[in-house]
Amino acid sequence: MSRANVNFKKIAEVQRKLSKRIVEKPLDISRIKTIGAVDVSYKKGKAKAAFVLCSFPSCEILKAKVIETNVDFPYIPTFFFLRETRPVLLAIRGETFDVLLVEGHGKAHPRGYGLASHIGLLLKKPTIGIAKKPLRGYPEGSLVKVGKAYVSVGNLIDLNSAAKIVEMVNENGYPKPLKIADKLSKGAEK
DNA sequence: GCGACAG
DNA sequence: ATCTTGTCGC
Repeated sequence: MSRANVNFKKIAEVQRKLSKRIVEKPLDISRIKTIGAVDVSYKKGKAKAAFVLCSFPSCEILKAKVIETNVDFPYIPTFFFLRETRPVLLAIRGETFDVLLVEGHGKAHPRGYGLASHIGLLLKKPTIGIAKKPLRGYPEGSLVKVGKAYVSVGNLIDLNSAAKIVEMVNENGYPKPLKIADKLSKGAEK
């Protein structure tokens, strides 16, 4: 897949269509035992995706891993999922968790469908979108700020549950599992 | 050309 | 995200 072959108008339509398949519902936090997090970093044409599994809400690290893969798509705002979906899926392949934190927006996106939404829809697992900056033009009421993190619904969760979960793993303004994944993805070279 | 811009 | 030293501010 190269940028020149992509019809962004079409992709935008696909995002709007897929957003209708997102399920927003409360998640029973008392039943959450583990929380996962994924983040991706880049190094000269290569993407390194880190997956971290933590106990919940204690946030003890239960598992951590990093995968490396070629990056086949540039970063284009609002089409971020085209760049990071593959690395993220490779990192969490075969992993188990009750809810997943994704670095990037979920519903707080101009077309209501960011990376966290896409990952959640593909996995059919609860996902929460976490970003450091808001995107312009997101649906009213789809975003809430917890510490320094902008939180939105990925899939199979509602904003209230998502916000509460993020608060429970908050560490100095940002969710701890994502901090670990971030550091890990940028850490060990190769 | 202009404005907007998750990572 | 990444390129990147010392320097300013709390």
